[in-house]
Amino acid sequence: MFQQVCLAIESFGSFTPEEQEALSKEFQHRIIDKGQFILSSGEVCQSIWFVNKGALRHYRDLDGFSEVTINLFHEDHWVLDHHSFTAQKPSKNYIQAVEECELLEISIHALHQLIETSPSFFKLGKILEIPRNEPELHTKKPENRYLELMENSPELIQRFPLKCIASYLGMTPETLSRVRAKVKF
Amino acid sequence: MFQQVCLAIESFGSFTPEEQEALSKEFQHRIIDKGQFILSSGEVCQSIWFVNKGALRHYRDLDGFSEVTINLFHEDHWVLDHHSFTAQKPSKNYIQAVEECELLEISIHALHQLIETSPSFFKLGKILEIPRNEPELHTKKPENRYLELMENSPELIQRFPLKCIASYLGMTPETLSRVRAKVKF
DNA sequence: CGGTTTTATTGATTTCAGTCAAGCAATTTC
DNA sequence: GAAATTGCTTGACTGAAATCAATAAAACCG
Repeated sequence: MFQQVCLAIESFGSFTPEEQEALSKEFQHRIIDKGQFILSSGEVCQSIWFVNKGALRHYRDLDGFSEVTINLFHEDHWVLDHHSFTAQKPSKNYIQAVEECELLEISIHALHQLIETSPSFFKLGKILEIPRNEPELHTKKPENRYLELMENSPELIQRFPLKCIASYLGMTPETLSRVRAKVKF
Repeated sequence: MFQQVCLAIESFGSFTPEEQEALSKEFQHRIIDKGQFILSSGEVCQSIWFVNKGALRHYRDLDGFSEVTINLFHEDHWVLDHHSFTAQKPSKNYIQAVEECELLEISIHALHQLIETSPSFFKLGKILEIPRNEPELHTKKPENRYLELMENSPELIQRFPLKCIASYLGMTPETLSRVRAKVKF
């Protein structure tokens, strides 16, 4: 059940079989329905999740009307609200499943305990350093932002509904629809 | 000479006089001419600087024509290219003095050595966690972004030339000029 | 200083993404 | 399986900021 997460963790350094065993025990297996939230605004992000299966979006609700997608996650990604998690302060964001998801959850509490038992687990801190390649909204043209995403993360375009991609790229769904039409000549 | 930086460092936790002494020795005092770069695209950010005096801008050159200002620094700020520094990978950005500057520089090498001598210096890692309050470019209206900056960091508006502020706020100098005229009725 | 360059303001025009609106296709719900 | 909801596309219109351009003011430099 935890092979995938073990593989993912390997990328942060090597762990002994005993350590892998100890680590595995701390992960909770969770099934999240489509539309369900694993983090809501006002809550403190007290866990990190590994996506075994499914897709999620990380977004901020600006004023009840417009939303800004901060990040899009799917298989083999580590999910968290970075700011809320590191500061242990309430988040202003939401993390919502856009499909049914199968996640492996580990709490900050469990992480701290692991690190106490063995400094080897310090390596896990690297999860926090995974670069999140936000589309540079400065790069003015919506069309270029879309092409950049096509280039860097084509799988997102297949995976997420148009409106998610649009707000991730900082444009309206209509504009993205037109950009698409234009791009595929 | 290092009183200022010592005061600044105190905010990350307390240090013994001996530690302060050891720390002070690792800082290099540097005078930077107006227009000079302390980091250029392609270089790895191997130091952190403390601004004793002066002002700098942190920006990315997009295509040789347009620039995006990432951050504006002045007295008592800690300056670095966060991504390049933590990853020790080449930066895509520039850090340039917009006035003559008096900086205190400490290398990543020196920081690592200090931490080896005493874990107390771990606290300095908090420098990396200083929140950089970028104007949310999502907040659509240029005028609102300017007012927000007026609210949060009015000193920047006094300190930096209009074109820096404009690219920091994601608008052209002309637009900022008009916004200003409008705002001060 | 005086000449040159840079920076800021203002005006006229254009462009491009947002908004509003309609229609169709796909999916969900009962 | 019909009805309703949701998602995507397309069109017409609008408005706000970019662009182009000219001028004025300030800073720079030998």
